[in-house]
Amino acid sequence: MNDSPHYRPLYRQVYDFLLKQIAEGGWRPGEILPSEQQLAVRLNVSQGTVRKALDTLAVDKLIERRQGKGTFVVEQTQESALFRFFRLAQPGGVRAVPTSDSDSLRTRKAKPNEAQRLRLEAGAMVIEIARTRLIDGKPTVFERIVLPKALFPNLDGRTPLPNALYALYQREYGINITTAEEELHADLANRDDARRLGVAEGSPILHIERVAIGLDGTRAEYRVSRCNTTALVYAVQLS
Amino acid sequence: MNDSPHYRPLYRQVYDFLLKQIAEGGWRPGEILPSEQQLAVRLNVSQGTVRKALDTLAVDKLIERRQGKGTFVVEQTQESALFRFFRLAQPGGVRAVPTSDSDSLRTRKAKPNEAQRLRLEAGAMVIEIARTRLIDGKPTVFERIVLPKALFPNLDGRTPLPNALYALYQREYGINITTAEEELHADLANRDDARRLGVAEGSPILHIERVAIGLDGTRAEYRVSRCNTTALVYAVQLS
DNA sequence: GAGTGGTCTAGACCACGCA
DNA sequence: GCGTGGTCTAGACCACTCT
Repeated sequence: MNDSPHYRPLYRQVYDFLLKQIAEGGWRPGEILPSEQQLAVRLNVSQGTVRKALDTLAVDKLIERRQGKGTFVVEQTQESALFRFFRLAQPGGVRAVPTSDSDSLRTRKAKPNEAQRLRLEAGAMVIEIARTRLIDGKPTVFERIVLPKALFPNLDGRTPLPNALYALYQREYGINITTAEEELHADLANRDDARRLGVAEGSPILHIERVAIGLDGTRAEYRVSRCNTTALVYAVQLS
Repeated sequence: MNDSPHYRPLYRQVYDFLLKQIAEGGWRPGEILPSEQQLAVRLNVSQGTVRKALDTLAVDKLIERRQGKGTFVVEQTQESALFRFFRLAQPGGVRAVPTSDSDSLRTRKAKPNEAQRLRLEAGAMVIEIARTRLIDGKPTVFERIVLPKALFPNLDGRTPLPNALYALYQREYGINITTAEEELHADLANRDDARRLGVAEGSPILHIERVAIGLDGTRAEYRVSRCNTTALVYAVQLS
């Protein structure tokens, strides 16, 4: 029952098994999982143990449970992904909704800091996406998105890219972004910012760096955003 | 068993009961709770039901469970509170540790925006604390903290204030800060910032507004911080 | 009514901390 | 060795959804 050096509860093993299935696409996003009873029989454990594993997966937002219907693999939709990871809002609370504009895409070698952030070897190939995002029709965020080429083959053939990239990562590449680490600081607008965002040079700019991490721990994306926060705020809930 | 219009599970009722006890100081921070068995007998439910309630309280970080020892009311310590709510760090990850300097404290009427944030009536009395916080010996953050006078009687007699205010709120006033909503934007240093933080006027400043919320939903604190993020970043994990 | 997840119980045994 | 929380099981019943 416990052949590893450290103790490993049964429900944890069930959790890992289900996680692996989802990660490898055994059940696709949006699909329904077998019922608790069926899983219990198949894995030869009690229903309560399956339940504990499923509850944990639900807390981690990988599955969704609906009473009377079943358990479903969470689908990264435009709305859900934006709500989770796009933090700009009107002061006071209402979330802002961006649209994308003017993507450009090229392939090149990773710069040292990018390689370090993405845990790549020096000089590995990356894809860089540059785009301006509009809020209420005004250019508000300019961002450079850097992806390991190895993880995203043929991405260049998919332009124009959708507004919600994480749904694309999940659907086309099986990469499920579950967490992101962001680092923010204040900066002054340089000439580039001024041109792209229509502000004066020297205006305040919120600089955001993000590393997005997949459910298996893969560092799949490094993103630098330059935001005009004259009319918006970055909203976050600490708990 | 269910006398309310909406269905309310047993473990939820147990949760609410325990929460009320903790909120009202029935068990003080750091104290041990009765064992699961004892609670089950006292409340006339099964041990499993008590367990589910306790597990939920642990997720909410109100109690801490230690195998072999018991269940304890979480104590807001200097370290834990800073780690949870103070987000400034070195780029790359190491958390910064601030010290406080030069507190000043006065009582006055709430300004309209403060009253709105704290859900107070117009013109209610508030306490304002102003202080500069040092990181590595350098003034880095200047903050104004606004508290409803009604919630914090006799606070003026407690100067100098400790660096970790939330431990004070909990210990002396029974106010348990569990969540905080923050809104950030980039700004330029004004003359005040320049003087207090030792930067040039017009330097970039990270402006942070926080509303801290107690476990019963009370809005207990409104805080505005002006940060010099030349050498630091605001680090946050999205999930 | 049949099938799903959600709640509740009772009891056995395991891992941990301490005296 | 005892008491604590942690795991696991088996079974009953409840609430919700769909047909």
